[in-house]
Amino acid sequence: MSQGTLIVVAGPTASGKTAFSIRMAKALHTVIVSADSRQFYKEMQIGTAAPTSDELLEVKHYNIHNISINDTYTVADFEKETIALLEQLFQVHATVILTGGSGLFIDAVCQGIDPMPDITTEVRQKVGQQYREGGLSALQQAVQSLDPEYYASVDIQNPRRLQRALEICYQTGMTFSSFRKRQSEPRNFNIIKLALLWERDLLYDRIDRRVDQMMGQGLLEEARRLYPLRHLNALNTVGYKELFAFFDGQCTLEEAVAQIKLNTRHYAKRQMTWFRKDHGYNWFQPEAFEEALQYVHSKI
RNA sequence: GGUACCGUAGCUCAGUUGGUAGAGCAGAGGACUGAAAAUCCUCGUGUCACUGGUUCGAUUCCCGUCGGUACCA
Repeated sequence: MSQGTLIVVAGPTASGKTAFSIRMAKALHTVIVSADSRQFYKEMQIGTAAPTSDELLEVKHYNIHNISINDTYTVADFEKETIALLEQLFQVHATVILTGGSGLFIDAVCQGIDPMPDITTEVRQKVGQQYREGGLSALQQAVQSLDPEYYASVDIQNPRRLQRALEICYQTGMTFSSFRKRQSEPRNFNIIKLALLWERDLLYDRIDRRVDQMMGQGLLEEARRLYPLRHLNALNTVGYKELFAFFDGQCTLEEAVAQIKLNTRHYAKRQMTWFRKDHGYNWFQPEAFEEALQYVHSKI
């Protein structure tokens, strides 16, 4: 079994992960695996700031534009496929780069995710209906009686968390807690974690500029093409949902663009919260590439 | 020039029948194992435009000043 090294390049949106990773991949003569929860959708290109076709030619990328927004694709699928992929890549590369802004997806690759049964559409719909009819309190009561252990620790204001727990309860007749082992899956590769560090104001400026760039590249047209599919989960995404609101007449185009910038900043903030709490990350200024490379070499 | 209304948190505004004030947004911090670019939680002291008056006490009432808006000339 190969004992390769996975180099994680994380950071908030618009922090320059793509360029940084390409440089790193070239220096190490290897490839890039994306850990981004939107860039794998082939229908969404401009709004997800996926690598450009030129960039894709520079370095071989995986997990980019390989899924359709019509597919249901979860973190668990992502973890399974990416681990299998890494297995292959480490046959030929001593190091592989994992780049992305989705903390949950990165963690799934690095630590694994507890195996859980699939949820049928019937169960999913049942839970959805329960929420629609009974509201948050109905979910809270159900979780409290079906899985008191989870109820005691979960954020009971968060309908998503409660719904997920109920889905598992209904699907299996067992508690959600009983599946949540939260044990790290041993991986047969080493992991080095890097994150890109920006001063908040500068990052926000970059976000604003990048949104303008996206509009210049035809984000409006891309969104208009996808508008008929707007109810798909994959399209509940910054850069698209705001333009859908404009198409619906809920705001002006100018307001929609401003909202994209704002929501992107909020997203970046949440990403930083996620990465900050993981003390395994080593933070580097984007211009400190050589320093980062040196650090990587010292760890391999 | 006259009249009316407005001037309160970074922004939009609410409010105090006189006892020094609070929402939304922004911003900050946080949570988060199959919808995660999703979803959710926490955090609000500011010369209540300025000056003087009435009052035990004024951001609140009154006079004036300045700024804004509207209408009339």
